[in-house]
Amino acid sequence: MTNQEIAAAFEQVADLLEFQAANPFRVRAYRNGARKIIDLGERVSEIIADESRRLTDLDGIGNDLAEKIEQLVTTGRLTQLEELQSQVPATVLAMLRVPGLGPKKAAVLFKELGVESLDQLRDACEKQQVRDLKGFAAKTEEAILKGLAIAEQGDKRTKWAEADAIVGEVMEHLQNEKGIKQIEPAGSYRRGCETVGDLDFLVEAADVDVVMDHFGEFPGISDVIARGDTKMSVRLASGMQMDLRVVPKESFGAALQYFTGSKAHNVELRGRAKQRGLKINEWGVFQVEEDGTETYLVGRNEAEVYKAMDLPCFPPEIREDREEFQWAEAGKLPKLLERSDIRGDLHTHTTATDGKATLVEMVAAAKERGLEYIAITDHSKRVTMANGLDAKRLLAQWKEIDKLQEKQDSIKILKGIECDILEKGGMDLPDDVLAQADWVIASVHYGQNQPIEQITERILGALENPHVDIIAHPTGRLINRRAPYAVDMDQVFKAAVKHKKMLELNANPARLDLHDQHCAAARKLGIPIVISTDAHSTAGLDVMRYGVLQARRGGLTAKDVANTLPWEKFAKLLKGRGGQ
DNA sequence: GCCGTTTTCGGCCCGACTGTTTTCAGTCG
Repeated sequence: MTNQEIAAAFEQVADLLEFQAANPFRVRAYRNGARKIIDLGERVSEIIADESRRLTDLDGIGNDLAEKIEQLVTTGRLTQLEELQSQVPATVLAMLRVPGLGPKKAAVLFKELGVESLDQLRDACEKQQVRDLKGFAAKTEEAILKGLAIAEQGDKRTKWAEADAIVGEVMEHLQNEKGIKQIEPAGSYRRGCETVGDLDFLVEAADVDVVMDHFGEFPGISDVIARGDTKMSVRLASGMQMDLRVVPKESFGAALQYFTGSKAHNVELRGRAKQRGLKINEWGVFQVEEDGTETYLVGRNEAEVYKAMDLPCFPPEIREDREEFQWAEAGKLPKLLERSDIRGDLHTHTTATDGKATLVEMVAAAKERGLEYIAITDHSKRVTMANGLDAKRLLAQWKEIDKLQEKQDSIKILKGIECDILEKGGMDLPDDVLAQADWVIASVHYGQNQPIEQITERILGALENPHVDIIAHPTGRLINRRAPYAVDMDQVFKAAVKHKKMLELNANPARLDLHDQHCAAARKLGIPIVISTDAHSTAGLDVMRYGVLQARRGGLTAKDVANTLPWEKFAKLLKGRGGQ
């Protein structure tokens, strides 16, 4: 049983309890537990197996949850979940995806009308049975009918890079309104999450109505969901929701902090404030007197909000209530990686296989971007669709690289290969060829549906190969398109440590593989991460920024990322690891 | 369900907006 599976079970319990109108804090305890397990960085089964450790030592895991985790690990089942499922059909939870329908209203629909699915919900609305229920009326019924389409789309989250494009357009639009003094995008977009659910914009302006009118004129808006004194929500034709919040100057920082989140980070921060006799909300930080009177202290910018709590102004990417508060207390907040720290790109393709640009063009483009080194790593022959290289063509390419290198003095070109890990195990090119490479990437492209033992074994085999330097896109996932293949990452991490190998953070916005928590786990184990673009064109070299953002979310510093090293030091690192 | 230099019981972040109410519940972030 993996951590993900345990967390999923707890999330389901939380959903079902919520539906039954259980104590909201109890529901939160399950969601908290799920999150803590996901963030753990090691398998809970290892903690259980270790006599000297206890699950209850984990923050947010008490006796009850610990017992349930043990039941899941030992039996693969959770009695409590099975009981809940027998009381509430799983399909009713789909109703919670309808905007405006929460657990209370959904429960009424289930109990009073026997609605168990979205289809039955539509039916009940069309027959106008919903409007007669207590707490419902015609408007709610209409809103449900409208919201059904959104619910049927499922949980649609937009890749960060796509959200970034929309944010750019909205910012440009808003900047045309002269009454706006400050604008900041907030929410999960600002935290650099790999996918974004909706977009949040924070604005400082004197005249709220003017700003909201202008916001409403943004092309592509299909619906205004809500509009109040300070807050406006709209939906784009694509289905994506955008929220606008207008605040005065003295609240801008507090509102930015609040709107950036994450929710868990804010809950922790506000809980701490309360203990100190302070209150933090989107309007500012307030001193609360015994008689209940409140005095505004600060709120103009985020730094003074955090300073009021004796905390550093956390970079948005790590505001997840993972380790940031402990880091701050220990004075060990990491100085996160910056885009400008990156000196080399170690995964690129050319027209020799499926790239769009030639070797010469790729090297020129790398120089234009100020890179000190670039590895040319075309596919190996197994990747027939990409016209992968056999030994002969690869050696010919390396000769070409030698010739090109002679004409270069500002960039080092590494003779590399992205060598497939074959379905049956083993590398796609013979060792005597790999031995001649400057840089060998090992990748899984085929046999992604194999069972976890088999894929893990293949990757472990590659890590044992003395010529392999790194595993590319280690989980194979494509965001919103393909789940990661089944691989035991704990074993991969351990083998990487043992054989002194590196792991790739593939910066392609559709991959971002490793994900942030894997990066954090690798960091703790001291495994060097290499952020690579996997560029298949010259423009492909520009995706590095997405990889850097992901690395920051994992708490990585320049020291944790090998391609921040200048070329001489990187070369030494390679030699020190027994590579060529 | 978790947690504890105020507590082993009684707290648990906080506010905006809508639609249904006739003072507030539900939803959302």
